[in-house]
Amino acid sequence: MSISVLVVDDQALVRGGFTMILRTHPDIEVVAEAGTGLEAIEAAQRHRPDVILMDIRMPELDGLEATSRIVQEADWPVRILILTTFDPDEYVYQALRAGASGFVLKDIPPHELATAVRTIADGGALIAPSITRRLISRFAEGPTVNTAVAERLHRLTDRERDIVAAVARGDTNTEIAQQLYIGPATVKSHVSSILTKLGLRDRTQIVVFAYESSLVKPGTQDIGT
Amino acid sequence: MSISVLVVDDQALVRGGFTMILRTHPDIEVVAEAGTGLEAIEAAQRHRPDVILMDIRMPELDGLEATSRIVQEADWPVRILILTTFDPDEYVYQALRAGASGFVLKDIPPHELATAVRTIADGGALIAPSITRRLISRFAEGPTVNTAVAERLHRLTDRERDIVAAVARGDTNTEIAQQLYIGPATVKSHVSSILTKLGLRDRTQIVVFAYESSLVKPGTQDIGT
DNA sequence: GCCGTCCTCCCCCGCTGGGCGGAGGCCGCG
DNA sequence: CGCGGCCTCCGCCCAGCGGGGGAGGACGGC
Repeated sequence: MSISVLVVDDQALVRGGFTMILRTHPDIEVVAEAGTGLEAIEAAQRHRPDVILMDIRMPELDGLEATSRIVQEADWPVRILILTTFDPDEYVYQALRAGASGFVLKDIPPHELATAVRTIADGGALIAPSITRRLISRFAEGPTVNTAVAERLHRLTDRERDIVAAVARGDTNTEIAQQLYIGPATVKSHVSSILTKLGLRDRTQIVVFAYESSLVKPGTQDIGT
Repeated sequence: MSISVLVVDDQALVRGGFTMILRTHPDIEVVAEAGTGLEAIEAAQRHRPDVILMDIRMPELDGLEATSRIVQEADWPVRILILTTFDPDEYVYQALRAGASGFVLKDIPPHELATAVRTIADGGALIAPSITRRLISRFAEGPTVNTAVAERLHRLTDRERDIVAAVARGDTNTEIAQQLYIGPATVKSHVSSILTKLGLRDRTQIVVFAYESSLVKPGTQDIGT
């Protein structure tokens, strides 16, 4: 069972080049080509390819939007590999959010293109090394960007950080008191010292601070069950 | 100029195996081995390797902590490749935050180990495909998971969303009133209807809701200048 | 021993915040 | 035109929050 591929690129020459390269691999079959985002959507619906090679910069409808629509409407397991000349990192996140499975630069050696297609078809994910580095640094450094803010967290005691976390869940002082098995008055005094140390005004600013300093991360909360 | 490598694993047999595999590649030189995190730190300082293959599960000091310390104290361009049997995704984020440049599973074919070492040494980043997928889904799905929460945002009117955004900045009702050129009483009634519609209790929960529903994203706020 | 820090708890008090009810003006829909 | 939704505002009431200030006990460093 060969891998069916749809090649999407507005430049016919580039498109043909990719097709030629892939044709040298017997396990890969290019079933269609498209020159715009709209054509891509149409061709995807008709041929239901396993993998779509998608350029970003295209007239009518760009590759990101086309990717998004195809993924949303597809009723078969399609996987999309973004191919681009540049690597402005904003594209990467948009592409991944749109539902792409991979993101590689056009400067990869020809034989790696086939490897990439196979990896994607197997359900894997693939990102060009230079881009992976940025993904990593977003993970490694990204959440720590607010060093100026996060740094002030260290001025707090352990207990105070507990309080901050609880406040950042939207709990009242009495609720926090019950959770921590201490008196409400104690929670109040902790909150007071937190406000003083962090230079904040009220508990809502503590919540903002908790999120901005990455003490609390979105997606880890239940709110308004 | 060959690539100097430090191999760290608590199991001598595994460690030896890695070393044997790498020795078959003339451009790679294993300069030292270590069986614990502490030994790894010491060996790293002494041999200053280009690349460190680091196991996670180790006695005394695990690979994550060792990675963190080595990266922080290193005064040469060391790059660390985490090797592990399992892939509990928490490890990935911890490892990347600790400063690792790559993360691969031990089940990769031998020749890919050498490739991985070269990629890392060249300044690239490498993550096992199965793990890359998780990285991607964190990016792709992470911010969109809370559809159930974000959906309730649509029950609010435009003006109410303005109020939510302002509350999520930590502003008081009177401040919001001034910003929007309306009376404080109006802000109060908006806040009330927001609380009712969203099933929340007070403004701190509105802040939490704003972040969890991605109405407000971390890193876009100034807090406690 | 003394001192500092942290955690715990107390009282008093001013004020914001939020519930409740009501009201008027505007606009779009049937 | 009447109805309903939205935005605007008002008054009353009071629980909860936060400021100020104080105090005791545990712990560890000097």
